[in-house]
Amino acid sequence: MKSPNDDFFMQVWKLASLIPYGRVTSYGAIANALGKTNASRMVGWAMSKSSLAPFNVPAHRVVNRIGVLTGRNSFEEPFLMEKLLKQEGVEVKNNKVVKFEKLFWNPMQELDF
DNA sequence: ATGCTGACGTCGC
DNA sequence: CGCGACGCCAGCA
Repeated sequence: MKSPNDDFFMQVWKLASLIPYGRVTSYGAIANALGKTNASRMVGWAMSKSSLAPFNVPAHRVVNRIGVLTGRNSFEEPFLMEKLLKQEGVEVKNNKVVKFEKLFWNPMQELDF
């Protein structure tokens, strides 16, 4: 039987919630951290359900590998994602995170890889 | 029960 | 170099 705490979503949510302030990560990175290198789609999909998470999930800090706010369309307000990022000091240009490389946060780091 | 879709990523042509 | 197709897992029609 599948425990809610053992769900694939939960793992994504937990990892996503570990993203520090003013920092961003990619779906692929999370998927990789979970052992599903090519399952990046599942990560984003889990993000869509992040609202169902028992805790706050900064889904706005999760972007694709290029740093583009692909999921902004799924937000209640498309501009909310960009807004929140800018609010955290993250430069967003044309729906893309500026210097995404520098702001990129590696989940593996928290996993003590 | 089967098939399509989905907040992506990588490889191939 | 640019575009296309496949793979991943799970939910939903």
